[in-house]
Amino acid sequence: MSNSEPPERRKRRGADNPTLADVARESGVSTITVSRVLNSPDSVRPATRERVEAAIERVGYVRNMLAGSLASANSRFIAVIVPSLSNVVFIEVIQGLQTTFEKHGYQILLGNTEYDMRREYELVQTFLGWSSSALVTTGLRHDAACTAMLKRWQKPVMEIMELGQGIDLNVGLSHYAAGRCMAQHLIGQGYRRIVYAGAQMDGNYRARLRYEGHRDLLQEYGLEAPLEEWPEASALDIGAKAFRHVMRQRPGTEAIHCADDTLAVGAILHASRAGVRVPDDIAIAGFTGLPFGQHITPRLTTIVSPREAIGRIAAEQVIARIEGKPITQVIHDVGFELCVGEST
Amino acid sequence: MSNSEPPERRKRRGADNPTLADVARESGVSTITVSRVLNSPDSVRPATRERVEAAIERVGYVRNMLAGSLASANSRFIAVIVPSLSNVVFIEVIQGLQTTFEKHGYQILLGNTEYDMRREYELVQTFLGWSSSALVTTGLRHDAACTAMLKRWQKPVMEIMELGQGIDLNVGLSHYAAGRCMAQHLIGQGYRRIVYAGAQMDGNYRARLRYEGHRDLLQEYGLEAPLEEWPEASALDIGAKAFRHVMRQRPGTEAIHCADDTLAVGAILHASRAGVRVPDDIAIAGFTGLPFGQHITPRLTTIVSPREAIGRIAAEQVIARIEGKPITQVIHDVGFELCVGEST
DNA sequence: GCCTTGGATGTTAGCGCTAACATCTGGTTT
DNA sequence: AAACCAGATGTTAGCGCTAACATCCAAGGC
Repeated sequence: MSNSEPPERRKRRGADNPTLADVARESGVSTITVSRVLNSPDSVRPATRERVEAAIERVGYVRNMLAGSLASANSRFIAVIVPSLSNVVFIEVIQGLQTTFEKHGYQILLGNTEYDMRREYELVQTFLGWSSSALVTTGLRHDAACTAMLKRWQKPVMEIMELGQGIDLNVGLSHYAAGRCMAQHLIGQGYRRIVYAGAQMDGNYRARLRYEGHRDLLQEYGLEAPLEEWPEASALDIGAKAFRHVMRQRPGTEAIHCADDTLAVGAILHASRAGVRVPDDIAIAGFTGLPFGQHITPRLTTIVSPREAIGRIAAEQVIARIEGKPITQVIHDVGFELCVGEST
Repeated sequence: MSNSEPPERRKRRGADNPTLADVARESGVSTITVSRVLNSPDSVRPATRERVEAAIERVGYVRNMLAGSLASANSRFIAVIVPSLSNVVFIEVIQGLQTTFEKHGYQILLGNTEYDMRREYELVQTFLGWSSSALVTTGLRHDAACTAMLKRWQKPVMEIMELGQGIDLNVGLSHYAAGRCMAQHLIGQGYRRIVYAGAQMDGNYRARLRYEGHRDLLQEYGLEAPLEEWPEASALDIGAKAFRHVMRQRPGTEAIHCADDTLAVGAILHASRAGVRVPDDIAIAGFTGLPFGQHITPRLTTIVSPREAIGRIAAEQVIARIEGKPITQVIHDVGFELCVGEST
């Protein structure tokens, strides 16, 4: 025993899982070849590939995405920031995004701002820290520092829902035009005393844009455009509450233009319970075109926005940009459609 | 110029962002001290901490989460796997999870299986590859290889929605008991010819468990328990379709026990359109207790499951386990509540 | 005065992978 | 036959951070 032991090496291996090196040893190739089998199989001879794949199976290799992403400074993460998860609209947009991104092997990192721009900025910082491949966020308005940070960022930034020139890419619709369109419809139907009802409108400025479209059109007809707003998040309850409030505080109102379908459906359901006839006693309109608006009686008049399409198109654009394909247009107007039901 | 240039070093820095080393240089400390300011601020002297924080601000440092996670073999990611995003139930569970995890600085990685166990296994592999700190998945049934992999995994695994002994932790409710409970209620109301209607029931075996509870109870009363199922995902349309189908194909049916509230509401809304009185002509019951069931006329009789609570409790348990706190119970029964409306 | 102690900070060596460059192989070209 | 070439595979040096161990220093004990 004259030979001294080599000094004890400190160990740190995480879960002691098999690594690329284990697979390489097992299949008699170098680690980079295994890496290639995983990332660009076509660049490896089929015979080698099969050998490596067998070894992967044999040793039960699970690739460490963190290490790969760190080494390549690219994570196949897509940061997605929405203002709310209680609102079905964003769920549907997320579905459109998720389906498309997943097909291309990207994983969504979901963040919820609760309509708070400081929170959005924090999320952006975190998500950039994950070396996300791109970032999708809602709306064109952000904290100034946040906008600056994203402009400096070298990767695709997609702003959705609202329409206009933003940081980079954009897919959305004009909420101002949508509000105007519904106001035009209501006036066309002969209504003159129209109340706009919204929830959580300080944060949700897209609802406010719709209101502005509504208000401007009414003004062109020399009409007033009273606004009733509630601080809570939109919900059927709030719609019912808004309905009761308008009936009591603003007798003679002929129509309620609700900021979204949830409020509108809440109002209609409550009206039918209260024995108020829609639209004979009062008309009610919504925005967004959720399925259940078309299942209630009377069917809701609303403006249909293509929510899944927004997600899908946004994801396609982002992927095209990531893959270096030429982007023909930076701003995509997905439009909207007036859907006249029986409630107006 | 006699000294030869040092050989050109190859560069690879990702986005050339400031790193910990830059902050360290700027503030005159070592990198590990900066790391400590970020990860365990209390272990650094306040004066040093402030100096480092100022430097972070000055150089515009954004931490690289990938590098940190790789080095510590721990990512602060929580993998969350749900079978569907079209179903509001899972959205609400996700909200409960998200709120709680976010509070503790964890980021959710969301995966959607579309009720496909192979897909679930793929997602599990990917998510383990991200060195997730824990994994939350839906139900107690998985692909055998998937279960085996999770059992070998050293980190917390939480199975939610369904109740029972699983891989590790569990928060849920007994769907069998819920189905039985509603069947008991319907029988108590005097209904005897009861049809169970479900959507997508091959994949959604929790709906099937509810059916089994329903069927077993009916059998105890010597009654048949016909099942009508649709392959599509649950939606108001499908509820309407189920209603029409039962009215036409099974005249004399006294009650429809729907697998979920969406179907039930779809059925009720369609009934009222078709001039069929609920519950006088036919009773309709649901499951889960979504808000809109309580806004329609007649109000829906349903079983309320505490969806956000499932998410919240699951997250709390997982965090406790991660932080090494003792877990007093591995299985949590959140229970359910029969909510009798006017539809039965 | 010298030793002990514990909190603050520093040094070193990876974590597991991939970019960039290097080499090798077996044809094909002239 | 030498030169050339392209496709397959290998070597090396990090990516940016943190675990583990090492060191330093001021306060306290005897």
